[in-house]
Amino acid sequence: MSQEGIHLETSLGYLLKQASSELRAAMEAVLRPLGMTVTHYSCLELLAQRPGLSNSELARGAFVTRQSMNVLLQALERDGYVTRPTEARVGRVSPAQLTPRGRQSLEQASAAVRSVEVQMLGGMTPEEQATAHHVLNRMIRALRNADEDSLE
Amino acid sequence: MSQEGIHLETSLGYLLKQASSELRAAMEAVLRPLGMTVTHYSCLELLAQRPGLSNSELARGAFVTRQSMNVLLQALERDGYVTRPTEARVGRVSPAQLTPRGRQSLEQASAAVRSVEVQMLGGMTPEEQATAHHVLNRMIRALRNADEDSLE
DNA sequence: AACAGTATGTCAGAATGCTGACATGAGTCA
DNA sequence: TGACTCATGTCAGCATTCTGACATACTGTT
Repeated sequence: MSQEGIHLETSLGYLLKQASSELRAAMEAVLRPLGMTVTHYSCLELLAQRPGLSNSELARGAFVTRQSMNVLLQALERDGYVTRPTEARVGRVSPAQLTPRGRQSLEQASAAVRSVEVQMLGGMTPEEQATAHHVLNRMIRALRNADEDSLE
Repeated sequence: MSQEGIHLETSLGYLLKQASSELRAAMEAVLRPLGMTVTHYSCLELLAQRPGLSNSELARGAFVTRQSMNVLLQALERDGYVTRPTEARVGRVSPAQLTPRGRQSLEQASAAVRSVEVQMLGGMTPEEQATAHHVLNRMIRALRNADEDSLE
C-alpha cells in the first residue's frame, strides 16, 4: 500500500483530473441512494434553471453526446419526469420541460449535491473561492481557444 | 444556438467538470493520431515515472477500476509495450515495467500531452499557477475527508 | 495457530457512453 | 428558386468502463 505522492502531482492537468474524479465519486455516492446518476441529475438541474432547453443543448451542458442525452431524455419522458412537445414548432428542436414530478425529484438531489459542493469548498475563504473560479475559467478558455486554432 | 452562460457557471463544481471535460477532449485530440487513448497514455506515463507499479496502483493513478486497467495491461503486454513477471514474488502483486518499445511510444505521446498542458496554462502567471495548484489540492483533500467521514 | 479483515488479480455479464449514419428542417448565397 | 452548409433528433452497432464474484495471499488480533 504505497500512497505517497507521484511526481505527477506537480502537473496541473493531473490535479484537475484528480479533483474532478473525486468530485464525481462524491456526487455518485450521494445520488445513488436516490436512484439517480450524475448525468441524470445534471439534466434535471439544467432544465430547472433553463426550461425549454433542447436535447442537444442539454447534452452540451452535461458534457455528453446528444445521442447519450437522447436515450436519457426518452427514459425521463417515459417515467414522467420531463415533457416534450409531440411536434417541434421550429425546426427539429423540441424544448423539454420539467414536470412537477421531475421538479420534486430534483429537490432532494439538488440538496444532496449542494452538500457535496459545500464539503468541497471546505474551509476555503471567499478569496480562495474567487481565485479558484478565476483560474478554472482561464484554463477552460485557453483549452477552447486551442481547439479553435487547430480547426483552421 | 443559445450559448450564453448558464447560471450554473457560478458553481465551482460545474466549472471543475467543464475544465476537466475540455482537458480530456484536448488530450484525446492530440493522442488519437498516435493511436493512443487517455487511459492508455496515463498507464505508460505512470510506469515511466514509477517503474514496478502494480495493476491496482496503476488503476488508482489513472482513475479507473483495477478491472479496467487489467484489460488494458493485458493488451499492452500482448503488444510488447510492458512486461510483467510470469509469477508474483510477493503476494499476488505483479509489478509492471515499460519495454523499450513502450518507452519509445510514450515519448511522442508525452510531448503531445505536454503541449496541451502548456496551452492550458496559457498566459497564466506563475502566481496563478501556484494558486491553482493550491486550490485544487484543497478541493481534493476536502472531498477525500468527506468520503472517510461517511465510512464510519 | 487460528481467525477475521483487507488487498490483489482475474473472469464474466451488464451498463453506459460513443461513433457512424440517416432524414429533416433552417439559414445562406448565387 | 436551387444548391450548399449546418444543426438537430434519432436509430443501430461498437467500445469502454463498471459491477459482481471468486480464489488467493498478506496483516494483525486473539
